[in-house]
Formats: sequence, structure tokens, C-alpha cells
Amino acid sequence: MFLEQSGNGIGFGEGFKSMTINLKQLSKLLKLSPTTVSRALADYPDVSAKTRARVKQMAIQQGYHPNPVARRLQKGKTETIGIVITPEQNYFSDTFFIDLLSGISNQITRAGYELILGVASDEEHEMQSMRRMVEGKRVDGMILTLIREQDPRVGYLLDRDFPFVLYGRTRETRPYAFVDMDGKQAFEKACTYLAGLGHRRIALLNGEPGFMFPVGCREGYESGLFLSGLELDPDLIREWKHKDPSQSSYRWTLELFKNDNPPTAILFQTEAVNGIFKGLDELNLQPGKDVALIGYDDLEIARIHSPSLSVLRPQAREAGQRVVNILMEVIKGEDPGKFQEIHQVEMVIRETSLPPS
Amino acid sequence: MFLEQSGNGIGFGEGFKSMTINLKQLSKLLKLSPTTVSRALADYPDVSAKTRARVKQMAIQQGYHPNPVARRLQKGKTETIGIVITPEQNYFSDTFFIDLLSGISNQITRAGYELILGVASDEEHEMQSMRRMVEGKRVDGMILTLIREQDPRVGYLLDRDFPFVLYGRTRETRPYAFVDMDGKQAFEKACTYLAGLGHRRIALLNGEPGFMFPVGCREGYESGLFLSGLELDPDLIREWKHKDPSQSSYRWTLELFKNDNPPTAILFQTEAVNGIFKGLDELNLQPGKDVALIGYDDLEIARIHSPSLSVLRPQAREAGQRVVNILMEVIKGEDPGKFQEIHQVEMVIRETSLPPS
DNA sequence: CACTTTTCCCAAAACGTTTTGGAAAAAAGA
DNA sequence: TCTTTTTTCCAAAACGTTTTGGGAAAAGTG
Repeated sequence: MFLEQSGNGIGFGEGFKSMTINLKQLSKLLKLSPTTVSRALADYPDVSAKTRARVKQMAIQQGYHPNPVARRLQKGKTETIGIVITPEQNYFSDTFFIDLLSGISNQITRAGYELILGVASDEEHEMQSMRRMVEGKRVDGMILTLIREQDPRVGYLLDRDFPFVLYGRTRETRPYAFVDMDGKQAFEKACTYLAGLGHRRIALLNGEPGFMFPVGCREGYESGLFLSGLELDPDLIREWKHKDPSQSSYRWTLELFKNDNPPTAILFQTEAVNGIFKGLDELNLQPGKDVALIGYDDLEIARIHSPSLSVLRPQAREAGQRVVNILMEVIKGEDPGKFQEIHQVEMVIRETSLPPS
Repeated sequence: MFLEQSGNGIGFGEGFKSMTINLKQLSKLLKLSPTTVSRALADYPDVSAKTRARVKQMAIQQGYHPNPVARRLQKGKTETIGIVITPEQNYFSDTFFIDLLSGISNQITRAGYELILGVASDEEHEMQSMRRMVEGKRVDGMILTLIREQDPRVGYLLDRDFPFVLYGRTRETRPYAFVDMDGKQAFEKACTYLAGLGHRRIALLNGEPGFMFPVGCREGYESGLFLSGLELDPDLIREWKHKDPSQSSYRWTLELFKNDNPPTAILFQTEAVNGIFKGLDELNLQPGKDVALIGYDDLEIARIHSPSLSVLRPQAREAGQRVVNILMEVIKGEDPGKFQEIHQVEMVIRETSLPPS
């Protein structure tokens, strides 16, 4: 009889923090047990339709929301997904990553989960941030992006059987779940397209070695050359750095055209486009006219620049949603090996992919 | 005696999920009560130095981390901060927002808190996402960015006395905590600098009306003109849109030079620089040579472009850290009105701020 | 030695849910 | 009417911490 004074009494609101009502108070208001109220709200069949309706109405009238912390404790789940970004790696290239994040976030919210974000300054902090989430029991699952060829994060998570999904792939023999863009097919498509226009000297300004994505790009590039009956010339392949994509791609662009037999087309990640434009400008070469260009990722600059840039366009938002749906399955206990998706990438032809002059 | 079988017995690990040990198990291992172990780890003075050491050693040896969900329930706090971003508004302009986020995240982690991220597609979802966090008791405090002149979020949070800090300011009479960049002073500085070089026709390509930041920019611009003894010409002020900064700023750039007496310098937010470059290019005007340019925000493009762009450089990372520190105080119950900070913005002179030709 | 103080530890309660294992009441079947 | 079944509800336990309010032993004090 005197244990009941926990929390604020019902009519005694002191105008305090949003006067939050809890299950016990709500059940007292309804003259029902907390059990019944909880089950009514969760649509259990063992509560009559009439009381269920009464409970739900009162719940919204009182603005009741079950305390997620308490629910998580009881359920033994955090209802939380973790993701770590490393801006150092220049991830936030305009819309691409945001689209991915947007898809992820929406789907997570729909599932009633939370997305917690870690921002790491480098590779080491990236691992550290993830370990804090995993070992600190702060998340039920992890989403990994910007995957490296040898990625210690993947081994770490596999070792402790912790649920995760990669956006991308890595070199790892044990089965794991991933959603990846078909970079290989995309670059192959772009390469054969350019070859089909008559280009014979097609360069690849690829992403930083060590990461997995450029591997596929290169495979697609080589395969595209092969399919078009063109020779692979190592002099036409260069790699820029994540730390400053523009600066490094600028230098490599100049380098490419020191060639006796310079390229008439360049394939690259759009992230590096500013450096390329700058380099071409310095060489008095007109993008699109003197050199055909196709970039991977449809960033804003690609659309706004004149001439507008032909691009390969991954559907990052959809991929983000898939990542979450898959992660939910893995958390439920499904075999991660079952979820390995490779998404097609469409090519958008704009003004920088003309035949050689 | 038979209640103890909760969870997995100590030596009985089935290789299951990272074999997480809890307080009860740890205390049994140490032959101490959970109370003492908990207090030892929290450095309470009422546990002897010897046992404290013993406890701590065993804790790290066993890889014990207190379950944050349980702690949150007991403490009545979520130990979580919320933030909502709206990519629609093109927030992720390169490094600026990431720097802010990086400062925020680091400081939050340092405090042992979590950062949960909402991604909203528009203004309405922005509010919705925030309400879910607040009313769903998912966070202890909110961080708000991209503030509007009339911002319903602020009123909402003030009404229910919920802790929050703005990055930016709004029109609101009740006291609230904020960290803002001194956009006014920055634009005044840039404007007087250009006037000092001899420019007499200085244009302002400002951010979208409705948001608070452009208000300060304009004030600074007008004040700078006044201090330099220049007339304000409404024809030299234009506003671009968040939805597509490049396109709109491109059009306004063309517009500005239809003037009988066109500008010799432009002040703007660097976000809009691509549109400006495109417009100038089309008009056969050389940036920096024919038209002086100073942008707000030191984005990568500003450094890479040639000529390199003179900019106003806000210290976003430091601001992010301050936002979090302040929010922690507000959560503790400090008066938000005490925390109103306006940070100085430095000017970086590069190649686009020469005297008029 | 008897008393007070200090040191060190702990049992129990509490945080707000969900789940378990009934039990009473109502309906159906004999 | 007496069982049996179905419907509808609930008390108590559990999730893993931290906090409260002591209490026993050890150390000082006279």
C-alpha cells in the first residue's frame, strides 16, 4: 500500500520533464494489471477486443510510450545497430554515402531500431570504435563500409560470431553477409562502351589500393579491354589517394598525358573528378571533347558541370535498405552466408562520352 | 541456492556470442557481493584499495563490461544524444559538416555517451524523427543544426523543457543554449577587405532565406559596405537554394552580370562555388582575375581549384566539441541561457581576392 | 577494558518492461 | 447440474545494473 509512491503520482505532475507516464501508472488508470496492459498493446490474443481497444485509446490519450531501455533489458536486445565512418577516407563525397546512410537509417527506424554512429579519425580508431560498440554490448549488429582487401574488422566480428553486414566485400574464406555494387560489371560496361565508340587508349584512374572496391573496378576495366580486343597498357593505370583525391588525381592526370601515346578516354571514380578537370585544363584539353570521361558515382558535380559528366550510377539508397533487412535476418540467427548480394549499376550517358576526335 | 542458474554457468560457455560475463558472475568469481564489485569498479571510497585492485584486475581479465542497458535503466538516463540530419538540404558539403560531426562524436564518446542519428527527407520528417527520439525516451538531449529563422523544433523542445543545444541561432525570446559561428563578423571582415582592395561593386550570393545563417551573412555584408562607405545595391544581392546550390547559384551569377554596372567581387557560401565558376566561365570571366571571390567554408574544392579560393574558415570541429560539452551541462540541469557562444571565423586569403583590374 | 569511530562489506530495493505459469470466470458440452 | 473447455486476466519472476541503509569487524580513544 505504501510502495506505490514510486515515480510521480498521477495527478501530481510538477510540470517536470514532459510528464512521462509509465506502464504501472497507465495500468492503474485503467484498473488493469501491467501484464494485461502490456499484452494488450502488443496485440496478444489473450486479451479481449474490448479491453484492448480501451487500453490503446488510453495509451495514446496519455501519450504513453514504453520505455525502450526497460524493454531492451528485458528482451536482452539493444535494438540498436552500429556504424563507424572515417571522414579521413573522404567518405562523404556528396550524395553517394548520404544516400546509403539514408536508406540504412530509414529501414532501421522502420524496424523500431536505433542507429548509433561512430566517427573515427583513422583505421585504428575505426577498430576501436567498433570494439566499444561490440564489447560494450551497445549494439545488436554492425554495418561496415569502405572495406579493405584485408579487413581486420571482418575477422574480428566473425571470430566472435557477432552479426554484421558489409557494404562491399573483402578477402575472407568464411561465409559472411554482404551487399555490394557490381563495380566489375560497371567498369566493364563503361570500358566496352568507350571502345565501341572507337577509343583505343582508355585509361583507368582507380581508387586507392588496399581497398576492395578498386579491385573490382580494375577487373572490369581489364575485362572490358579484353572483350573489345584491346591491349592492357600498365602505363594507363594510375591510383589516387583517399586523403586528397583531387590533388593526387590531378597529378596522375598530368602524368597520364606525358605518355607518347596518351589516352583518349579515362575511367575513374567521380570523387576524383576535380583533379582530373584541373589537370585537363592545365593541358588545354577539353573534357568530353578531347578526352572522354566516365565516372563512377553520380555526384552533384557530375550533373552541374558543363559538359555534364557521363557516370555509372549505383543505387545507394536501395542498397542501404537491403543491408539493414539482411542484418535483421542475421540478428535473428539466419545463416549470413545466405545473404550475398551484388547489385547492378546503371550507366548514365551524358556529354563526356563521345567518340574520339 | 537454486536461483543461481540464471544465465550460463561460469565454466559452461558454449562458445556462444562473445561469452559475455555479467556482474553477478564476476562477483561470484571474486567471492564478493555484486554491490562491492560494482562500487569497486566505480571507485567508491568505501572499498579497500586491495579489493578494488583485485576486482579491477579480474574485470579486465574476464573482459567484463557493465551492461549499458541495465545501467541506463537504473540510472534513469539513456546516456544518448540525438541528432537529425536532412540531406535534402544538402548539408554534407564536403568537410564542413563532417568536421562538426566529428567534434560532436568524439566528445560524446569521451563522456561515455552514444550518438544516435536520424536521417530525414524533409522538414516534416525532421520534426517527426526528433519527436520519436524525445517522446520515445530514446535520448537525454538533442543537437540541432541548420536552424531556421522560425524553427518549430526549438519551441517544441523549450515547451517540454527538454535539454538541447543549437548549432546556430533562431528567433526565440526564451533563453536557450547555442553555439554559433559569427557569420556577421566574418562577412563584414571579408567585405571590408575587398573594399580595402578597391572593390566598389561587391555582390552577395547568399544562402536560402528562411534559414538563420544567411541573416547574419547579410548583416555582416551590409555592415561591411557601410564601414567602407559603400552604397547598398539590392541588385547585387541574390539567394540560392539548398535543393541544388550549384544550379541556382549558376543562374544567379549570370543574372548578376546582366547589370549595367556589374560586380567586381562576390561573397558567397562555398557550397555554391561550382555554380559560380560555371557562370563565370560562361561569361568568359576569370575567377580571381576579373572577379574577386571569397567563400564561406573551406571545402576541398576551395583548396584544389586554380586559382585557389580565398575563404572564411569556421572551426567546425571545435564548435562540435563545445556543443556537446554545453549539452552535458544542460542535461545536468544548468540554465541553458548561460551557454550562448559565438565563435570567431578566420579569413584565409588565397588567390581569388585580388584588387579589381 | 569499554567505548567510539572508522573501515570495509553486503542484502535488498529499485529502475520499467516482458514473459511465465497459472487461476478465475464464462461458455460449452454432458 | 456437473464437467470440460475456452476466454480473459493477473501475480511474480526476470533482465543487470546502481543505490540505500545498514552492520560487522578493525582500529582508535579514554
